[in-house]
Amino acid sequence: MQIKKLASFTGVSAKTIRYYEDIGLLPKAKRGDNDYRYYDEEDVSLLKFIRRCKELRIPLADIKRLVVVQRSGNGPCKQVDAIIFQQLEKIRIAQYELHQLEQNLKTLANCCKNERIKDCEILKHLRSN
Amino acid sequence: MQIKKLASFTGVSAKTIRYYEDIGLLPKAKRGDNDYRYYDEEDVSLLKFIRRCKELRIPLADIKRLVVVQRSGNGPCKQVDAIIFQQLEKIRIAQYELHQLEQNLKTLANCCKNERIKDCEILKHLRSN
DNA sequence: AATAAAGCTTCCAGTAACAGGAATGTCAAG
DNA sequence: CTTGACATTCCTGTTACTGGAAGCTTTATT
Repeated sequence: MQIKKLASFTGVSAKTIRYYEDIGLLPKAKRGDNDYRYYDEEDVSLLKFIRRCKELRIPLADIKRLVVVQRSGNGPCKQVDAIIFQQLEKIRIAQYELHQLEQNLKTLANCCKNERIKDCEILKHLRSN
Repeated sequence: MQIKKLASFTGVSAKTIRYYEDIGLLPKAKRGDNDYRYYDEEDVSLLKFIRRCKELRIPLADIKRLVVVQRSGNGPCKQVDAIIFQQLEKIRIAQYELHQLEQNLKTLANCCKNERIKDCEILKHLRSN
């Protein structure tokens, strides 16, 4: 199949597919006589795998490691484990940060009493200290 | 004062200060005979204001709008309000997303039973469907 | 006074993960 | 035979910077 079909099967744009090849996340695609890229079922599952990792916000660099590890068949899966746990940690840290942020923004949002700019309580708060 | 002092007073690096000037978030700095940038107290408070907005993760483009609005003294503060509320909305959306993500990652993390790569339950999950 | 160190300047490249668009080539259909 | 829908490569832009090179000033030390 051509690139656009792979794109529609996997939900990853043709542009992005080429990009993934460029950075070595996908292997070099086979080319036809016209220099077009051609793909098969295996490419479909690899790209789906990548897409699922992406949905978990795993950085491309880590996805790359997952792809490599997966090809190398027989070691222990410590690395896979570690990547997932690190990702979970990142998410939790981000959650904590966002929670703090939300509190601060709520306080700010509540202090607006529809004044003029020069008396705006929000701006005062942001300038204070 | 010179740029490094402004940096240390505000917690914003000299590099970043120059960058802010480049993109027009800070006004063009006054220059001495040696072409060095010189700053005063007003610059300190402006930059502190910016830093505080940044801590709220307000994008620079929006901070720029806040800075401009602030100079223009007497209108209603609707715009300020809107930016804060939009920011709050963004944060809440991000929180929701992260919550979903956390659930998915937890499920994945729990299914690892320390197997070899080829039997790794995590990878199986990621490949499934 | 000479030199070294610190601080300043501009400019270029790289980061993450693409998206948009130009210029060009190929293929099937009407 | 030309139109349209694909494909290709290459360049730029996005966000908010950071790092580093090459080259001035200024300050401190010897």
